[in-house]
Amino acid sequence: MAKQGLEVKFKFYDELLTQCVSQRALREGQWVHAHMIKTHYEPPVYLRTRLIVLYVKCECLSDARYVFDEMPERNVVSWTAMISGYARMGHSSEALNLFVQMIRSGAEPNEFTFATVLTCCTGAFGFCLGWQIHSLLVKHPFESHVFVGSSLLDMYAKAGRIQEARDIFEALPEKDVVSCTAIISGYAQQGLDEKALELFRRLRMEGMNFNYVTYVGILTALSGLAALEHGRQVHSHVLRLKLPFYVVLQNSLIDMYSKCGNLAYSRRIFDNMSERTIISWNAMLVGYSRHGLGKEVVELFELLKAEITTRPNSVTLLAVLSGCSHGGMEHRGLKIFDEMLNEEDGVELGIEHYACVVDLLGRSGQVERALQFINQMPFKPNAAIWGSLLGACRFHQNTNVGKIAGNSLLDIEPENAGNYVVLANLYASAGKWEELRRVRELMKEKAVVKVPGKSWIEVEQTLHTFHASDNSHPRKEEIFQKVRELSARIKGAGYVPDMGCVLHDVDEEQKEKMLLGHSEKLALAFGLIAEPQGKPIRVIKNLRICVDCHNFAKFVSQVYKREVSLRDKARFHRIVGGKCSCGDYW
DNA sequence: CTAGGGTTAG
Repeated sequence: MAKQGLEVKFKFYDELLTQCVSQRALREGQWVHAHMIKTHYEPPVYLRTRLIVLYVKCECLSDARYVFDEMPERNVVSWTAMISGYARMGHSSEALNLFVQMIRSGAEPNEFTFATVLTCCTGAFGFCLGWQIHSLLVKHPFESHVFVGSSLLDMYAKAGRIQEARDIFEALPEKDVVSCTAIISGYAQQGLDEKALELFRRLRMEGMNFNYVTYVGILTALSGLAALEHGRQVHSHVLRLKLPFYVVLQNSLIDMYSKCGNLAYSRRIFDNMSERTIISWNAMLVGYSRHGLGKEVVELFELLKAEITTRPNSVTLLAVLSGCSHGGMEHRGLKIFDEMLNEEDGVELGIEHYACVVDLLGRSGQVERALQFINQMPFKPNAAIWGSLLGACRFHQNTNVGKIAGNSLLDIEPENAGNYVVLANLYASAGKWEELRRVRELMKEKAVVKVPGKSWIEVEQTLHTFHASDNSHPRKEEIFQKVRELSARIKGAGYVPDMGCVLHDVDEEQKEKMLLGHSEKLALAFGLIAEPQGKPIRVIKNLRICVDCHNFAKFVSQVYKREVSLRDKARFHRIVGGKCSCGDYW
């Protein structure tokens, strides 16, 4: 009789808690919980599990953990709910810890557990564990489960093992939006933008229905490619879908237009947003910064500071400082840094922010002060810091400090060929031939060309890619012919090839030939052939633009009266009438 | 009862 009464009571609690869970009613749930404690009966496992689920969904992790720890025995659901609680709050190591405990306790994880725990396996350590979890998985029939499979392939993709991710994807017996999005975004996040685009098109042809997360992924790929025409097409497609308002998607669109060179579109989207996150602001600020629009950066930053609901974060400050630097507003940037340094609850300053200050000081010609600043800052200088100082020394022709910066840089990154080029440029322009010879030898000895330079241009929604001295393009003869024609004509206007940009030991004639083969020039020449009169030429390069190619483009813009927009790894160079928006400092 | 994919910076 008493036992039956208890069961009825528990059934009643169960119904109450189920309602609380579905309505995320934390207060009511807590009340039920308190009532249960007061009755002094031992609640069964399923009731305790419900409580954990409720607390996890309401993000009360400590309450959930309390109930979990008090359980006399645990079922898979309580383990999984608890792990998922840590996972969704971003506490990956706690989630992984709990999973290990679960295995040790002899509990059998199910497909829910695996799908959850694999999302925590990022980073080097996480991947180590994830790899072991994968081998554990093979014993269960879960590997080809869509949820587990997409979580698993995402883990491999984020670890940079994209081929393994692809294999898991292909092996899935059923593919859905999420697994497709995971692999497409995986390619995009690894910078394999063309692969992402190719797969996206194939899956779409096969009839897959994508959602807004997939579009975010594909926009990332299009941003990387700076494929403006493609991007506009995806945008109009997204509009036709009449999706509800998703901030993340809008943020992606802002970034895509800015990386494709169309800031006006970015701003229009930004202005029309009904709600913005800090990422929306950052994307817009970075856009202005990338285009060298210092004034716009500072104006927008002032608007942001007037907002009460959105606080700047470390990325914001990075965008603002580098915006001041790219926009030639050194004093303003230094002032903002000092303000942040003194602000009580300001953003936390990292070494990247200090690198921006080195850049600001260097640009304004205060190379010695920059060196002093480096020696006093609370971080051990890294390659970015020395690289920035070296760049400043090259621009301001300071060989003394340049030597210090260059040698420190070569100590840290002896394999990076680009570093030798900048140092050699400095020595060459200062006439230090002995030092120049030494740098060349060092480079031959130690440098490894990790990322080959390439440039591309989008013409009528097709991307044309060029490597140095590339002769794979079907219209290569025409292109080489055009480059020679350009060179001859701009020489008449004063262009002198910058042989300092060639570090190979070859004769002068050979050097000039190598310079003319640079991928930027090939893409530029092709643009002039293939694009209609008057249309700006938009060239994209995967690395920093070379000094000679920059100069070459300036002369072409002047002699041919053509706007040239060049996006390199760091920023845009908008070149009109022989002048570049970067002010020749980059 | 418990589950997977997403945006800025470097």
